[in-house]
Amino acid sequence: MKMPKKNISGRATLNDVATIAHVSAVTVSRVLRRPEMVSADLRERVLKAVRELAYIPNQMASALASSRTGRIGVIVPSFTNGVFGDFLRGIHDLMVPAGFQVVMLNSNYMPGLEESAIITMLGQFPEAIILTGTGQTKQARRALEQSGIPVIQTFELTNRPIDMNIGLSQSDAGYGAAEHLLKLGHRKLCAISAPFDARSLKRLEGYRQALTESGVEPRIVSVDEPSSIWLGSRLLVEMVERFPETTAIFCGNDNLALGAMFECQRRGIAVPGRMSILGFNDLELAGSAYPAISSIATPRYEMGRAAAEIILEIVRGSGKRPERRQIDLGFKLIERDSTAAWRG
Amino acid sequence: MKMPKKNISGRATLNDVATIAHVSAVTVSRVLRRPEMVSADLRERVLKAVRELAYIPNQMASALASSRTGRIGVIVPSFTNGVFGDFLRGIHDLMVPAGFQVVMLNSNYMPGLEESAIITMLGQFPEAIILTGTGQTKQARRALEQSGIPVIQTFELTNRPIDMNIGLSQSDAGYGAAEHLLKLGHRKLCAISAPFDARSLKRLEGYRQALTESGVEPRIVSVDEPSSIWLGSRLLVEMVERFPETTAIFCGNDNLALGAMFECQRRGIAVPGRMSILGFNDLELAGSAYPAISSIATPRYEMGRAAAEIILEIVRGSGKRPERRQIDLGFKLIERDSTAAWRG
DNA sequence: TGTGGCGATGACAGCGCTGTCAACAAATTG
DNA sequence: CAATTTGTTGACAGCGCTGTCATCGCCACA
Repeated sequence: MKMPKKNISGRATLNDVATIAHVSAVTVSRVLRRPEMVSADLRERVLKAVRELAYIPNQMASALASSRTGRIGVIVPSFTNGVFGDFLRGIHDLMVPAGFQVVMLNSNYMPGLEESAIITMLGQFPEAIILTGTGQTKQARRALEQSGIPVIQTFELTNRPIDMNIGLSQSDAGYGAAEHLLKLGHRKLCAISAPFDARSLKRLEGYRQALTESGVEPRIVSVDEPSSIWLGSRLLVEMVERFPETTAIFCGNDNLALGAMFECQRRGIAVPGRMSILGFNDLELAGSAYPAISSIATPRYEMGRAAAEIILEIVRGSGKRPERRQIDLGFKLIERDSTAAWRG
Repeated sequence: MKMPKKNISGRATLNDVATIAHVSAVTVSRVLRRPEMVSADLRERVLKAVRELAYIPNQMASALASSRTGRIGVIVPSFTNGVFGDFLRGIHDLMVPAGFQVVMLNSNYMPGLEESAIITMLGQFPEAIILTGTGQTKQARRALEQSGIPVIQTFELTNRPIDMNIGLSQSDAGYGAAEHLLKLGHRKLCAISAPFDARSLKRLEGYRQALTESGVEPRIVSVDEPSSIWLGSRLLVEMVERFPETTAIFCGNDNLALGAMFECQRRGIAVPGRMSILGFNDLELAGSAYPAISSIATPRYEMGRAAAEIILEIVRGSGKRPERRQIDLGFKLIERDSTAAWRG
């Protein structure tokens, strides 16, 4: 077996393959990217050489030369949170089969880190960027706008999108949550929340508005730290102390709801008999819990998918943005066993 | 304000900055990468131009020229599973401050997809690769070995690492789990498992061995599909039908354990009074549940961190691998309320 | 047999950046 | 004051690939 010359990094290059196959570099490139342009004869010879050298194309060189990277950037606030897992899956399900590479960065729920993540991302020349939320810094907005690539903000709706926007009205969802509990006859309500996540605040706004309209006092117990199951338990403890008469809780998310429910069980507070609990997001754990937790379902997978669809359309088409710059995917109240009518 | 010429993609290049600042391109490059080499005067002029143009360096061109990408590749089987969230955090915590970029790909628990993820990754010329598990395909192994970059397999131990290996003995952990339940006096044991994840099988092996050594029948109920809380409930139902005399369950992971526990509560089976439940991984939900679930804690964050440390050492040093190619980080049994002595 | 058309292949330049070395001025030394 | 060192800056080539155009043979048709 012939020993081809290797480049510095020790890996075979297009030229190495070309030498071995006795063709020009361009031909190798074509075999790999538009095989139909090359005769079957040469194609085979080239592919044999490719296998022989275990050649892997250098994406960076390719991107530099063609100014197409095949990359889509996604920035989420957390990898651990199941909410974003579904979202990412929606994106992957469309983009990966379409030959795109999804590059993810984590902002850790901090606008500052999000900004640097966006800059980093832009340096990789993605063909589009998908963002979580609408709270980007001025700097970040400017960089994004200048880049000219499609930008999709997701998870919430805004009047002033950077480019395109897919999501749901977080405050409407909060409003809907409160409404549900009011309809069940509850008058002593409390929300528990970890407004570390900006969207939590918007949900609280809706909640507050609904209660105020009904003449019910909108009580809230919250701590500004990352949400967790355990935090749900802690907040429930605090709530019981401060507002012992509460009969129904709206939780900022399902983790808090589960934690609150566990704490109720620990303290012998019957759910839903003595206390109704409503979650948010409708993660798997809400529906599987005992008692099953009512929740507001958010279209996470669908948001990811819709974003991917739009991007594919733009990238494949002439780069034209679609007519509708904003899509409201709504939410859905899922009634389960943890919320029940108040028989006071 | 002067209007600099822009390149095709519409973004400013190093040359545009150089033109505006009336210096050469090399100087701009130096200002950005080794500012101390440039006089304060020029440095300021250049930085002004950089800001003015909102210049973002093209990483691909930089990587191509310097053959250093500053990228670390990580391939995990799932983004949704909390297990890998902790792991990724461990990696990020070290690599990001060190100026590296962590690129993640998802294999969806499928060796075939993992292989293509590895190939894709290699095309991006990462400076090191971190893999989950040790079950890579032959092709993938070969490509990895040829690449010459540091490769770290994690989460389990293997006799034949591709390069380096950090993890714990999954079968020892399974053994330890069984041992714990035996010590508590249980003799009617059952494992429930979703061996979709290869490591689950190794845990079962250890479990089986421990029981066989003690002359206890190693019963197992399993379905080969992705694990979830709900699956835990389903498997518990199946177990109760097939092995109603069971008094203690070893669950392949904490999600299954939680689902099994919910199902017990649904059916009025007292935990731990009538049924002991032991989880695996010690995710947050295990400790926060009611009753709190005993579990085998795995050093996920530490594995990520250790992998990052080793890579940093190699990349910064001369590229030399450390003496010890394999690190066993062990596991720890966390006793909580869901497992109790059997008073039969 | 001559001419046009077509598909297949190659030569060449250049994407945006960095490594290397040369050039030069200022500072230091004997 | 000449010789040398030190510190800054620039010119140039090239990383590995692809877009573009030129070239070459071959066939069909007249």
